[in-house]
Amino acid sequence: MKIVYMGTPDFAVQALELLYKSEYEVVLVVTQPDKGRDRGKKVQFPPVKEKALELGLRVSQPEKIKGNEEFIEELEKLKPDLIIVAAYGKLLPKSVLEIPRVGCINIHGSLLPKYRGAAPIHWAVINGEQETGVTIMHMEEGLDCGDMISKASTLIGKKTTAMLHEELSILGAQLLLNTLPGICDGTAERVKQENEKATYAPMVFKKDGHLDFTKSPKELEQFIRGFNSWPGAYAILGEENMKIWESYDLEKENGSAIGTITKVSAQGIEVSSGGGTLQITKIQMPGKKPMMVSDYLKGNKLIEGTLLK
RNA sequence: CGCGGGAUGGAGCAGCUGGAAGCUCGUUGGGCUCAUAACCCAAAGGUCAGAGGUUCAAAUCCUCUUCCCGCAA
Repeated sequence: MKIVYMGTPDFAVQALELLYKSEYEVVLVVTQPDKGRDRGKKVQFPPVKEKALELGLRVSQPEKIKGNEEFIEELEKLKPDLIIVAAYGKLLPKSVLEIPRVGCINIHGSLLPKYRGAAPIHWAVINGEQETGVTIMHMEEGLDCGDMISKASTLIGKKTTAMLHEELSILGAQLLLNTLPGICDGTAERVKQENEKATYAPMVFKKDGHLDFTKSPKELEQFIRGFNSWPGAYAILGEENMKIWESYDLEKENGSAIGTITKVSAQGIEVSSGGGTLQITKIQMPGKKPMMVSDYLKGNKLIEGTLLK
């Protein structure tokens, strides 16, 4: 089996590595172009490129695919049996989807048809879902709408997006390897997605992390967990951005104005929010590392009554 | 060479207009107490990131290096 692997971030690294160790032959790794300078220094390679180079695999980084005749020809010449896509970052045109003999399959970080799109894990956490998972599916034109082949799920509980990212990348890689034999010999089942149940999980950006304290403590806690570790939730304290890494819903009434710091202790910072009290326990100030509030207070002061915006 | 913050005892910080290294917390020992994460007393613990330079004297000024982080991408 000749396989072309397409993926970009950390989420896609695990599957590449497992594939490499398996009996399948990875003939080409396609990933996004290198990013701009990292804090003014060196260029950053996408994680998948790093891994591919380490494994000695051929890497291709087309700027765009649609209409890129040169790249599509290159793919056709390889005559891959299968293309596997994991968080590549761009939609593939029909001309590419039709190249491999067996087809194109995708590892997606949600239990489809829920959370189609770029940030399925983030939104599952933010929305307070009980569980999430990975789905292996056939690719069709359109966003994450192809027939499903297999799924694996996990409980969310109090896990952060970062934790689920790692967990699901491993789960997805294992599921892929378990599912591949059936895909190759055509015995794998195909289940149509119930389109009317589909939801969309758009990309999240740094500016989306600004906390809105009119929301309930429960929603805020989920939001903060969903934005951990990237892009990070934050509130504005004075003139500075205070990034918030961990919080709890105290399930306690709070009569103060929304956003007011009502109590400061080694346990955390209590903030009045929609219908209750949120306790912030781990924060990060600009230029500093993330730290527990108890550590922050050893050398800094926080006055009760201050307003977070 | 995108902009900027930072590196000081275990932790978080102050000191940085140069002249004997400090605060809060923690740790250890002791005391008080029915008791305590509370209080009181005492002690240990730092080559001030590294390398050069200026100076009678550098954590503090100048140069270079390494590492951490925020913003922008």
